[in-house]
Amino acid sequence: MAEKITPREIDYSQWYIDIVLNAKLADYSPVKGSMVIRPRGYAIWEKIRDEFDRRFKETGHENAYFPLLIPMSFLKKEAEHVEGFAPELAVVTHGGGEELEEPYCIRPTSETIIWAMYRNWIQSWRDLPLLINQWANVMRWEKRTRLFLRTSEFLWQEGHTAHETEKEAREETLRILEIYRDVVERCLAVPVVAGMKSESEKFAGAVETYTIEAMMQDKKALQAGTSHFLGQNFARAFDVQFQNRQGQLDYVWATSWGVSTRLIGAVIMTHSDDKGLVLPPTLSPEDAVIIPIYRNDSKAAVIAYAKKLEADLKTAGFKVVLDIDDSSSPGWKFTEWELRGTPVRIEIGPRDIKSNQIVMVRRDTGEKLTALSTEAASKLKELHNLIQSSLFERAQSFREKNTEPISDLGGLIEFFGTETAGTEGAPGGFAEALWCGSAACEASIKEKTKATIRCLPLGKQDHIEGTCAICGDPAKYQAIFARNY
RNA sequence: CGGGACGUAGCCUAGGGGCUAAGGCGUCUGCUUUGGGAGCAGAAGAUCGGAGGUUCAAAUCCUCUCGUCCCGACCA
Repeated sequence: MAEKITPREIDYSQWYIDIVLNAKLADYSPVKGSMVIRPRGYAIWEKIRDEFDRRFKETGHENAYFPLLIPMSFLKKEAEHVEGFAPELAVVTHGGGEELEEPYCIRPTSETIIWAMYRNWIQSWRDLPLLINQWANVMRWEKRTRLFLRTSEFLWQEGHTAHETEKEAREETLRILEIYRDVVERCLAVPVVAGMKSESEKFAGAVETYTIEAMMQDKKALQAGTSHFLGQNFARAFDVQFQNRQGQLDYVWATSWGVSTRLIGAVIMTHSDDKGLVLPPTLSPEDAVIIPIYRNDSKAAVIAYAKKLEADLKTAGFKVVLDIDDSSSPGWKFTEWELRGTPVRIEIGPRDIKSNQIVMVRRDTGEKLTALSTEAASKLKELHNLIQSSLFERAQSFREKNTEPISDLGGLIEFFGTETAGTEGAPGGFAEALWCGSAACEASIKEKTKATIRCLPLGKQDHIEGTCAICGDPAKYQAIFARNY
């Protein structure tokens, strides 16, 4: 039997692709650089989406929808913004069989069209804050694509808020970052480092960009979400002024923030193993799969017992699948559901009926346990909690094991080595080092090690003492360096 | 966008000018099986990624093109 999944040690990239394709999360499409998100992948996205949506609404945000097409002239109003996105734009030049007077671009992000509308909607401080989110697709013409991690078209949410004061806008930026951190860690079980981006890594048009960064199993960093403090840049570009409480005209303060289907890639690369996908119970389309094991003489009894269990668990609120397909063997089913990432497998055979029990198997550890069938629901709940926390803890301890404080250039070069792929034995990880703040040092270390500053972690920027690990000048920041996706 | 590798049935691979393109896996039908990818019998499934060219003859040689992966550059 041919192995479906390339082991991580042999080829990490191929392993990732094998999982996405074989677990039927997504497929390549006839359109270059674009993928099809298949039902199983989309179900995971829906769970992620619903959790964020709930949290946004709890904090006063409303959903809306803005057009896919953006007049090119809008994009040009914010100089840095257009400069940042120009190379990745898809442009529509024809419509209705005729060349358009002004071309449209397909939104790479919606700041410009949203602020063109905000101009009409905001007159007074009483109109603020304006807290709008949209769930949408965006397009950035990518030269090198990877399923979920980077495709030309992707799904995301983008929040766009307008505020009276700088302080409020800054608070909003960090409030959202905290929601991102909390949902990604608790729901996706992916530990992240929250921090600020350096000048060269920040969003085009932002004053400051904040990020949550996760470490994948190959020790590379993945940006899992960003929240931007836009200052008054877009308000000035689109002339969005309001009358403040003192009766004076002022430009409004802005934020924008987003997470995308890339998060699915983060989940896959954080938890999965060489047998296939591993999903945290919160994201799995099904809570458990029941696999009956029988001979002809025991078939009827086993099926009846399994159906009873299925009904009990459904009544208890679980989504369970009874895999009753007669044409494949139990062993086949075990492997297949492991590949798909279902968190718990329940095996039921003639022996279990006799003792009125069930066998439960954890996807993450492979650990088997037996339980009385009457306690199936409570045991399943317990296992889910255990798997959820154990996935997070395992990922967190992996990150900690591969994070090192480093004080000088030689140390950084040694830490990152020359290898770029692999998992266990390969060098790399997160290097915690002091940085003077200069772009020249960033460029220099990138050239030498391919590592970049992923973020300046929040809460670690006070009382910086020491020298920049790269140039030796007095340091201003504590930074995390890593290779990244 | 540069360098490399690869496109032959749903998947993996053989064939590198010459008869009807070969095999394994999967799929379908039937029987038999079922506690970690089961067995037997039968069947279906390929304009060899696409276009053009060379040739009596092209999956095979040449040119172009599309796509995927890897390594760079660029970027979420």
